[in-house]
Amino acid sequence: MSKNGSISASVIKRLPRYYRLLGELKNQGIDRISSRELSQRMRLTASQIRQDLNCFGGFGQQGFGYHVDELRSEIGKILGVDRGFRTIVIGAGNLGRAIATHINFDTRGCRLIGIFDSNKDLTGVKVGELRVRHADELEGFCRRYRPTVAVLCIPKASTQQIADTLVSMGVRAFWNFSHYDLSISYDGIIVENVHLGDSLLTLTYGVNVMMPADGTETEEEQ
Amino acid sequence: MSKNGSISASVIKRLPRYYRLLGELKNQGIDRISSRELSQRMRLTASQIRQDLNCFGGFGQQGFGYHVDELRSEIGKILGVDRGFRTIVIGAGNLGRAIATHINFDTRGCRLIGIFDSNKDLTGVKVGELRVRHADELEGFCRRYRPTVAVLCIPKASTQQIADTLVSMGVRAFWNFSHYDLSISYDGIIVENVHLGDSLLTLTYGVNVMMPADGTETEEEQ
DNA sequence: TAGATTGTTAATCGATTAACAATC
DNA sequence: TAGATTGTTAATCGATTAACAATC
Repeated sequence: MSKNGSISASVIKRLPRYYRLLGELKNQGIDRISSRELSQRMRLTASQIRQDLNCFGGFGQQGFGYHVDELRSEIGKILGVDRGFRTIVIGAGNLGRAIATHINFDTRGCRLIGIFDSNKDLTGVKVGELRVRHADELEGFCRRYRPTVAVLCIPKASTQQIADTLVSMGVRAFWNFSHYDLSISYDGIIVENVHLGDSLLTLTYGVNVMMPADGTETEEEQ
Repeated sequence: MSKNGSISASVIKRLPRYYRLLGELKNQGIDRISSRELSQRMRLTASQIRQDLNCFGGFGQQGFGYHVDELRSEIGKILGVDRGFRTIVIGAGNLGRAIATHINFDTRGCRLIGIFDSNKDLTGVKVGELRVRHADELEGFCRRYRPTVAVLCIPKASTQQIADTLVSMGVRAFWNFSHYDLSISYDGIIVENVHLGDSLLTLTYGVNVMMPADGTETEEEQ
């Protein structure tokens, strides 16, 4: 059923949004939806939705549309929401702790099993269900528990070196929050860069265009 | 010099990366670079880089390349890195506090002037240089200080309502971390959605494809 | 001047949209 | 059966890449 092989990145990036919306529809007790209704809620074209879904197989029914729950679970299967990949967080600073506690890993195919920091003051501090381990324990831990996914919340200077170590310990995927473009380095390894600083600058660009700074600085004085 | 008007989103999303790399080159004392060298460092084509830059004007010099510092500062101007837009954070939970302290707003065109939460236990708690204010103060604060940008670190249920209020108080741009697609609602208002959950699912998809869950569950047992 | 590299136009590639026959 | 809506092919649109004349 799956004409897989390689689906374009544009399609894949839309899957989580479909999955999210279908979850909401399910909660609202809606159990049937057409590509046209879906397209209106998502601000996409019905054509695009049908194209996207047909990359993976025919989930719909002519003359009827899609079963919300069935479609949701199919997309969930494609994404791997039930895989429970063993996941560790590297860096227990503000961001690392926030990600570890704020993100629901369990519903997104990952299971958090450890959080590490090189700062001894943080060792033993509780973060959600876990306690921070010292970075010295990292290699032993990996040998024992074989994490698949690592979340990098560390300064850019150490990112490459830590990533190299983790790859050699069997980590296959990085969710990278450091200001460093990891994608450049490996293939066969999955990298998802989250550049929050770049995201903010994109916003700033938009505001800058909308409110040009022409001489009269009434808007930006304190 | 600027053939502005409307630059495509694909180009704009690359600008922060150019800016970031040029900053690194500058720190390394490199003051001249060709589109070809740049393309190698960024894993883009030289053609694309020249196309991108020429959306905004001819920053280069034939036979020579680009002056690193000059190009960096031109891109900085385009992005608005010096605008210092007054910015508030809504929600002082794990994520709000981490964003407020972890992101360098000043170098990205924004100036953090307030952080708010509806939980009274958090009122007065120090977050970086600021103290958390109670949500009740929000309207008075906006009337007085007229923030331009709001960072939303609140649950999705309240996002739409808070955003509506803020728009009516003059906020023109949202950096939205809640699990809610704000883009749908206004025009003339800039929205940058950061869906961390979607980002993680994209990663999970990649791992799921690379390590299929075929019967023999050796990889995912505990 | 000769060599290098840009700015820019033209060609290619991929993604989105439109159209419609298949079918529930 | 008639109506609705999919799956899929074809047309369009936009973004990326290649090529090269302009020029420092």
